[in-house]
Amino acid sequence: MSGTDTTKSTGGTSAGRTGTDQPRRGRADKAAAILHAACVVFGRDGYSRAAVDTIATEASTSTRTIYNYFPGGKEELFRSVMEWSSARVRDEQLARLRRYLDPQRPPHPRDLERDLLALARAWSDLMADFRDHFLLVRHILVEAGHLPADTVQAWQEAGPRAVRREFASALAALSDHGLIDAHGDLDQVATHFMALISPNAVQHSYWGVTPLPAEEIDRLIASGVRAFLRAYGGAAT
Amino acid sequence: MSGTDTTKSTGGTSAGRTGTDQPRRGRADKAAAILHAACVVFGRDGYSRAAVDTIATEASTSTRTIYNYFPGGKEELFRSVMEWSSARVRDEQLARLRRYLDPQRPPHPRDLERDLLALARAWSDLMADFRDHFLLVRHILVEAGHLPADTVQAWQEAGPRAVRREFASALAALSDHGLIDAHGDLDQVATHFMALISPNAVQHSYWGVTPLPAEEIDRLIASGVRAFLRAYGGAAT
DNA sequence: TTAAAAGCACAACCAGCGTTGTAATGTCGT
DNA sequence: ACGACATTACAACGCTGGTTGTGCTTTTAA
Repeated sequence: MSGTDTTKSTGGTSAGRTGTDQPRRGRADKAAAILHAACVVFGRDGYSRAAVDTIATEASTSTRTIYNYFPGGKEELFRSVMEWSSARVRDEQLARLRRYLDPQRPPHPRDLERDLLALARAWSDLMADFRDHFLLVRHILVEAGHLPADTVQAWQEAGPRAVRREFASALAALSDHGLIDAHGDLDQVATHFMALISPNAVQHSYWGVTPLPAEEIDRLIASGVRAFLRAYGGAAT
Repeated sequence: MSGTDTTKSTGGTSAGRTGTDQPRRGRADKAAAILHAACVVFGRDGYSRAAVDTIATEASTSTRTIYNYFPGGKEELFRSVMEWSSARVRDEQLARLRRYLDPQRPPHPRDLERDLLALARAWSDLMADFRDHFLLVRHILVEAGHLPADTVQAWQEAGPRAVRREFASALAALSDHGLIDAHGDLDQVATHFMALISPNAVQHSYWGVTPLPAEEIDRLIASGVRAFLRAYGGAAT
């Protein structure tokens, strides 16, 4: 899984534009390699267990270089990884949301289940595609009590909250067209949708530590979407 | 002299007063005090951060005594706490399940929502009554990858799995009487019920680290139960 | 009262790890 | 080739913390 993009000598001098603001060559590449390695190791071992040396080895670099890039040490590295990984995943999550549930073009009533199922599958696939990230999120939640409050606040505002907010507004569009019946506030609907489709990897397999077979995941997702539609399907369905 | 902090017996741990029939003095009491303290500290700090000295202070005992009771050290202590706390909570959870959803006496259709709501509230209250335990469970899930596989297996078989199994069989009784429509297998129904009523403390407040106001919790639970009944309410309702 | 057991404070040992300094080595632009 | 800087290996420091041994004190049972 890892080590694919950790080739430090990344080809030619692609990022070698000197003189502006980047002091050296592939500085960004190196930083990304460190962040990716930190994501893997923090996600696997947790904050306390993870050793900076292990991260350095995983990133195919040296401990000293990590401290050169992140003078704040382990703590700043963890915060940087939170920010970096969450932004990446959030963007991809929002992209998949817009692909399958565009508020500008609500689906036909007949296609609602198909689209919701596609969205649920896309989000589920996301958890596999960014497995390292979600393994890390586990530890963010657990370490929340040991992190600065504003850091955690900022993370969840820029990460999961942003997704849920946009999802709720997409649901609002569905509600306006009678495709779903919110039965109250839309935040609830969004939460319940996620609750019904997410137990796949969460409840059943320790946050994805032991992956489930694809067909089993598919069965659980389909079951969740059907239950969601029975609970919130609108008059037009 | 550091004897100023001898304000032990902070809780009801007045252990060694009554030497009745116990072979040694309050051996069980002492063990329970250690286990309870370990539950608190492990739940707050996690396995790696938690220091044995901290647990000893929390238990108003000495580090050495902990090693006398648990020769396996920190690791065995954690495993013992898992077992001890989970058994306690599971029993209480099953008791509340039977109180509000007795398979022998299914409720009237009119009372189904009331009973499910009562059960959901009872389980939610349980998470407050045994807050330390659920704080610990967080860390069990996160540490699963660093614990012996059979230990984790045994824990979830004797703990959450047992509850879900009995809950599913209670739902089977409801299904037999037409009170709910399983739309497939009953394990799904049980999972979805729990998913719809548990986001209270889980999604919204970091696994209960920052408790929500009671009325908010009540609102979320009621919303979850109503959604559940729309999804799984049987013909008789 | 007395002896044994339990509990305790204290100290020591050792391992792991975060962090920093330093000198050697590699790499790139000129 | 040369110089500047990035990168590295290496070592050292200090701190935290798990674990154990050891007498001293307290409690319990006879």
